[in-house]
Amino acid sequence: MALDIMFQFEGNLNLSQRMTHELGKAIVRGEYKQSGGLPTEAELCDKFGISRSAMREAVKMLSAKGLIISRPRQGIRILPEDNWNIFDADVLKWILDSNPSLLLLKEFLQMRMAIEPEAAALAAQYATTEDIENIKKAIIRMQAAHNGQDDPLQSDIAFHISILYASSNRFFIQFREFVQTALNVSIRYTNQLKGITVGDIQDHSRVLEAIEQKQPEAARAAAKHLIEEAQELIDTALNK
Amino acid sequence: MALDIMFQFEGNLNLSQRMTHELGKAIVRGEYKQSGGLPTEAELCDKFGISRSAMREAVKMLSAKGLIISRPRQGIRILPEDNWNIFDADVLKWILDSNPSLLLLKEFLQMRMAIEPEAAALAAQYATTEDIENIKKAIIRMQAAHNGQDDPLQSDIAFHISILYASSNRFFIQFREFVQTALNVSIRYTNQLKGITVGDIQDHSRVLEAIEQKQPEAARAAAKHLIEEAQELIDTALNK
DNA sequence: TACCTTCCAGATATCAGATAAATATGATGC
DNA sequence: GCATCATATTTATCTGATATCTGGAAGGTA
Repeated sequence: MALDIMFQFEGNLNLSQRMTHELGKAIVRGEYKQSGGLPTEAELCDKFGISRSAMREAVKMLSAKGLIISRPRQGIRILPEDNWNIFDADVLKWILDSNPSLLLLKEFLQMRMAIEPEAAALAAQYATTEDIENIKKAIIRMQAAHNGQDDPLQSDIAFHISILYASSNRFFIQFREFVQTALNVSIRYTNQLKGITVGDIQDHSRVLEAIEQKQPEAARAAAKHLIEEAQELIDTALNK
Repeated sequence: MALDIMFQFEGNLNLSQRMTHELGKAIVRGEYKQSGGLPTEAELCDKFGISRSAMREAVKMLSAKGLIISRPRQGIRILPEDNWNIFDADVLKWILDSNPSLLLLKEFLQMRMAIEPEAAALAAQYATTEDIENIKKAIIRMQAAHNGQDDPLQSDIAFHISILYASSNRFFIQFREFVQTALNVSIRYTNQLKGITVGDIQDHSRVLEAIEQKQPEAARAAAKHLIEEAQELIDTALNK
């Protein structure tokens, strides 16, 4: 059956989860925007050849993420984009897959510019010794990556996430997937997987030092500097 | 039946949605943390006297929000708090209801301090005339509230949200519910519904002026100033 | 002993079909 | 014109059967 082919790369997820991704991606892609909204529950079941329970569970998951609403007599309606939980990792992924653009990347960087310097400043006030230990480990990974013994991107991500954890604020910590996604996207655009230079390690270490010495302003400035470099890369790409 | 009483204040939601809130609140409250995790699907159905379909849909919605995971042979397990989508409006509400604390309020303000000044700076660069019109309307509402002709809290919220919209960045705009919740919580703690003073209106107007004149740095500073005032209120409350 | 495979029990996942409840729309009556 | 009502359509809920997954026990082998 068609489903087997359609879902063959979706991994270990169960049927309703695969259906959630399938529908979620289609909605974000705008597939049902013009065609007068989504089909009814029953029509969707027919179309994908699955039972109503599985379909309903998928629909419920998408409503939980703010994408749709389902009501008797009205059917399943797509909610305005404002309503989508774009900090949900799934929704974010679907948006990126459907509409990858430099504009979106710019928005990512604007958000990182708000979050990360402030997180670094908080880390300088509240980081525990364990938090600092984790930041150090990330720096060491970056050095290893510089020597070809670790993955450049993953070590970079580990560093930025360790700062979020060190902020000791659960809201900042929640941004770890966002930052991870943002960094992965950046790579996709600056599309050669650039290695980590000695300069990069120095710049990142400055954040660590400021946190260790409990200097919020210096930490903020150092973290800001890291993102400014990425922003410049994008701005030149946008003007190209 | 017990359900009728339990859910009597839950409004127009359907059964699976009410169940979602009920379970979500209980999980966040930590009710199932010690008692060896959640009961099985079947036991939950018995306990609440509802059918498996309704229960399963609730479980799916909670997994979509990152609170639980449900797998054959393992049952329904609560995921670590790190995994919860705390920017989801429901989850945020449950957390606030279950564990209202000054610490949480402080975390709210730290996050607002990251978001709002940066949003104001972006607004100074990108706001449309319509965006600015909306900010003006909010200021006018605050003046009306000062004269007793509008709600002080609602007009204040409207102002802060209008700044987020003016940033023209979908990620910042997504914070509107977060900021709304944060402001509502603040009121709960500073517990007299303080009226809006002439000084407040001046301080808020400075943000508007900086945005109109396209001065990002001034906008950032003015927005920062607004939150600093709230932070001082909390810090004195914490030391009391 | 240690490891590997097989099998089983217990839980969720999926299906099917019936009935209940909600609501947009058009019909009706004044 | 307006309120009220009837109805058809769609989701919501329940029920029970079957399929599938998976942790751990049982047993075999080197």
